[in-house]
Amino acid sequence: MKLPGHVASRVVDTKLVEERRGQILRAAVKLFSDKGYYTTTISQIAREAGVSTGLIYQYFGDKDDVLLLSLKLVLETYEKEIPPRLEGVKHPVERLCMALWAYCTIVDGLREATVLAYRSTKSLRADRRTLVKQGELRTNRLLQVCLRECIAAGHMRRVNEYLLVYQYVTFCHAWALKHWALRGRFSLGKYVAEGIGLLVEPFLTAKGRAALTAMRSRTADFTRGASQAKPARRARTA
Amino acid sequence: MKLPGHVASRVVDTKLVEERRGQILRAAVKLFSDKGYYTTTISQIAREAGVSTGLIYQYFGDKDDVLLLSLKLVLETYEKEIPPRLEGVKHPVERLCMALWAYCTIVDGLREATVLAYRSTKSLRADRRTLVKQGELRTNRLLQVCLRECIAAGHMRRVNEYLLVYQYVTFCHAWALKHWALRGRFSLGKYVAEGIGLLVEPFLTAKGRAALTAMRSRTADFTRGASQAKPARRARTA
Amino acid sequence: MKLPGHVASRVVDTKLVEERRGQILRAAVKLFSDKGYYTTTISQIAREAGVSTGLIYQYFGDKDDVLLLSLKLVLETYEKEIPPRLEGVKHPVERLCMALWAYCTIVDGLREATVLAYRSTKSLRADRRTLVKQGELRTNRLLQVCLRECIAAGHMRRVNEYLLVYQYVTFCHAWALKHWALRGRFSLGKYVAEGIGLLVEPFLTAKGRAALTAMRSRTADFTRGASQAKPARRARTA
Amino acid sequence: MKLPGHVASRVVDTKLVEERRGQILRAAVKLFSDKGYYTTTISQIAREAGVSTGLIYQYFGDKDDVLLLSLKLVLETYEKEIPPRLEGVKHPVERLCMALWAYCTIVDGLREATVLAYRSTKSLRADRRTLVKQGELRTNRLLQVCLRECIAAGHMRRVNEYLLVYQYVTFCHAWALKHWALRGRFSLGKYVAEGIGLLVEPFLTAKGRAALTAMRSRTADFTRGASQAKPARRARTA
DNA sequence: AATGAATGAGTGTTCATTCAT
DNA sequence: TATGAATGAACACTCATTCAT
Repeated sequence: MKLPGHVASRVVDTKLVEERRGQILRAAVKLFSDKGYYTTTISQIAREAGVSTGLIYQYFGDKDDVLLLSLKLVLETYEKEIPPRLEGVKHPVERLCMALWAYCTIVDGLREATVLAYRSTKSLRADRRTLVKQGELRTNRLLQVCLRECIAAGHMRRVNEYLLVYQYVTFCHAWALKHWALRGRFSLGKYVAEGIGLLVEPFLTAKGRAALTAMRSRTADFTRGASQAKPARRARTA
Repeated sequence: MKLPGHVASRVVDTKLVEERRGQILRAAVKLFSDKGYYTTTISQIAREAGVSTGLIYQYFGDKDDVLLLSLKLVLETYEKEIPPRLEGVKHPVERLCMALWAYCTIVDGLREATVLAYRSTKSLRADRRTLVKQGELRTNRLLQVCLRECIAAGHMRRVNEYLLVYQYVTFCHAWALKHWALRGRFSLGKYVAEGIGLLVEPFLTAKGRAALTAMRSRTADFTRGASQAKPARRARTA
Repeated sequence: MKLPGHVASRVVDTKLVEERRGQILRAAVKLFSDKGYYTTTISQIAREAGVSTGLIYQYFGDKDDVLLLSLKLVLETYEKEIPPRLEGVKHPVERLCMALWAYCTIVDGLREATVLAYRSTKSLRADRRTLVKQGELRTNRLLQVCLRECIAAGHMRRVNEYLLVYQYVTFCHAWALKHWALRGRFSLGKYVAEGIGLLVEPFLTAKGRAALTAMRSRTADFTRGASQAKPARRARTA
Repeated sequence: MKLPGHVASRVVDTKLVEERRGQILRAAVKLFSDKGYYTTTISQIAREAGVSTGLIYQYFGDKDDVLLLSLKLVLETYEKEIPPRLEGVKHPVERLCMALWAYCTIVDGLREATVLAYRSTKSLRADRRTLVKQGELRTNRLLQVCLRECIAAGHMRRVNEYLLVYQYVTFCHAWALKHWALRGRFSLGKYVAEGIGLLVEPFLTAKGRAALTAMRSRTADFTRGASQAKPARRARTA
């Protein structure tokens, strides 16, 4: 039974498959991000990746496969890069804020690729869109856990968790999607700081608010909205 | 001087141009929404509109023109349908809530078309993207005015107006963009009611909160989140 | 029976047919000459002639008809404009030289149209090409008669009449066909004068030579090749 | 720097490019000659050449490129085939006559293609027409050299060299352009013989005339105009 | 008689995909 | 395994021609 997410390769050597696919997908993500799925040709991807067109068909069934794995690559980047950024952060409120900051940072590095996910998911064959959506849900869950812990620990009052998480998600994505409008008004740090002011702070209990204040007086720029420093562009997609 | 937004027609009769373009654009919006810009062919649009392929080129310079005017049509729907829905509503808080409700309602009727705007704006020639963005900004301003009046009248505390407006916008758009995830959890009314709880209520002053409470006890379902009724699908695009 | 050269008109009023066809053909000759038959569209001709596209089909069966009559118009110009230029010229040698001069003058005024005849005769339906060729032959005959009279009167020795006439014809046409190469070297007068030196003079008898000398000492610039004066461009095609 | 005459190929293997282009151009010359540039479709060329339409675009940028190289191919045939025919011919008068004969022979083999050059040069983009004209000039120069040697060696009196060369050229081309009129009257040999009588003999000095007489009594049919034999049709275009 | 909107067959061109080497 | 030449279906766009008004 062929699973919708499975992409067959004519090549058997697993190590090689891994490597070649990575090489091709990095090229694909770059080009798809710049010019979109339909205006990027297989031979452009081949040229960018430094391989022949034929080779791409040894590692992917068709162009749709390349898109699917490209989108997966992007989503996995989200999923994999947030947790390490939370390591060592203990306080639930701090963890939530850090998660937002991490997510936005990653989006900032993958701005074009994030836009790509919005543009091109629908270009996938229907059964595969689900896979991409599931990837998004997994990332959402990272935020949801942070939020839930805040509530559980009494730092935040009861809210519509699910919807607030979606506000967080769209807030982070908006940095890419509406970058043309936001760039002029906010640095990334300022954007996140103000976002926390609107989407976290109002729901904190006295206890939670104290934690936020402490955090602000202590550390990261993004919580105070003072930062003008831009984090390094272009987190690698793999 | 050829403006980037100008689309020339070979036909001069203004009345006819209006009519034919409408006919063709309705077909185009439908197909672009369903299948995307690149997978929709001119001859499909022609068939859907009940005209010949040649005729499309009497009213549009090329396929890009059809997309531009399709997107403009969608954006103008937003811009034109919100204000009438606010008529007669006096209280600033009520106006803000009504604006959100109206915007979401319209998005709901144009769900696919809203997704289209996200997917396909980048498919436009660069100079024309700006036009679409300007259209979006004009709609944003409708919300901004409502928000500002709440603050000015002391119903809401001072907030980062610009960013909060963007939260409102992404909240409304999310109903279309994330419909696959939200549909199972919320009716549209419930969605808006909960959204007001997260994005309006926390910023209200005591005075403002009183107004919201009054409104809730009095009128529209959406403020209480009780509604399961779905509004009629497919608001006409023109 | 439909003759190959017959072009039907939906309009009966003979006077009007004459006028409208003239109007349209003048536009057609101009555009065909400039841009060639295939790259000129019916609607361009209509615009140039100041009529609607539909009207053209009231006076011509199809585009091929327009070309046929355009070419006929050009050929008839040759045929009709040479004889008046010979009026009053008595001496056979003088008549021959004058015919060459006249022909070249006309070609000069219809340079583009002459090229058109070479380019586009083959674009006509096969049976109609003959008509154009016959038109050319009739013009040739004008030269042939002049040449024959020179010989008959003992001004020229016996030559291959038919071939020499063709040299005359290609000489005149070359002024249009090779204008890009000749223009830099010769004025039209000089061109004709030198041409007479190569294609007439060598075949003259002593008697004929005397006539030529007399003519040169007496009159037209073109016989001496001194003229730099260009005759007025663009003899009207009708 | 992109030269106007340069035609890019997507394929790199020089040998293959040579071969495929030849294959395609032979088909193109044939079809263009028969039916003209605009009425020949790329897919007809592909079919005639036994390849797919797509392949043509691997070796030519667009249809205009195919025409350019077709015309170049024809002109190069002139340029390359005349010199070998003069090899071993010593006497200037004999060389001149042989050059005319050779040129006419080649034209006879490429009759349709010669007409093509007249019809279609103007269909090229303006900057490329020049290339074709330069090719023609190079061929003219071959004749010019022969003529000049006759004069230099005292076999011919001083004449307007440039113009006489053009008479030679149009004489040769006329065999193709006016074949419909000449065919009935002349064999190719007779045509050339008579042409020599009109365009060479009159300008010869006594010395030159002697050489011509000697040549006539000795060798090739074309000098005496007796030949009815037609040379083999269709000299290969490459 | 005159208009010009409407038609749709036909063209040049692109590009995902295959396959011989 | 890797190449890149070859394929051909598909598409945007044009324009001669028709016809209702």
